[in-house]
Amino acid sequence: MTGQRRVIARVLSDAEDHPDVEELYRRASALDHRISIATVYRTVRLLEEKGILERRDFGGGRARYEASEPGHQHHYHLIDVETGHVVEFEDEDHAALMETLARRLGFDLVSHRLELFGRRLPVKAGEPTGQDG
Amino acid sequence: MTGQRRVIARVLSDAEDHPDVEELYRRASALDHRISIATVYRTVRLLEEKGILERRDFGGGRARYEASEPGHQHHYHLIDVETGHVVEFEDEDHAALMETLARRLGFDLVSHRLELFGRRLPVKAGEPTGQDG
DNA sequence: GTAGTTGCAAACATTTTGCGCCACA
DNA sequence: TGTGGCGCAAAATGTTTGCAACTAC
Repeated sequence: MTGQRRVIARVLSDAEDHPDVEELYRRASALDHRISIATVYRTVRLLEEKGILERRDFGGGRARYEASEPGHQHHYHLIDVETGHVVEFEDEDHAALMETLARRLGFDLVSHRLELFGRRLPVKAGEPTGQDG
Repeated sequence: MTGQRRVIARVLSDAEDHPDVEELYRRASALDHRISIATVYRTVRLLEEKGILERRDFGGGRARYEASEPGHQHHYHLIDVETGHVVEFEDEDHAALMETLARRLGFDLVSHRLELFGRRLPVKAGEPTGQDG
């Protein structure tokens, strides 16, 4: 484990959002300017292969990353079509539903993805929002 | 409307699968070899903007296309992780469920996408499969 | 005749890779 | 001191675009 990887791993574990590679590169560079974008690409690939990191595709042509959750915990994403902000949400039953669905089609479910695209509704004062970028 | 567009539109409306641009180019070229890949790209973009065609992203880095369905008809996709084949399926209740979910999060649902990735289970003789490429 | 479309090749954006050098164990 | 990781720049991949020639109407 080299200095660069340590920095990138740090940036990733600190991230509470879903940065793309360029953003990771920006954040890592701020901590250690000797890091190259090739190393960021290599590191995220490595971490993805090890299951530490998950690659997401929310459209826009670039991959975005977030730390894997332990166990089989599942969460989904709602993307605000106006701002690009991402809201995470859970749905305990959904994964089981999808497994049933796949089986009915003659498949063993390996993974699935569900993304909602929406427009924010007016919020009553005091309600939580929980958005990120 | 030029000859090239006619050919590409023909290929698209004949397609029962989810071809990518290269595959569309291959099929169109077979009908008229004077067609360039740039024209295929330009035509699919045009048709997508007009709502005639829908762009899909099943992973693998290339966009895939299918004809839009009239109305608000919805269908989903299950991708065979071993072959890349795509199975379409419907779920009448799912869209309504997603709308409720979005609303609970404070959003008005604009669109959503659901994709399953699975591995084919052994099939009993005589069962239908309904796959495509 | 002219506005819109095409083919070509170059440009672009993102990601991967070859290579020689350097850092860490 | 050797193995693996690094930076750099070039390559690969998928897509878009500038431009001059051409085509449909």
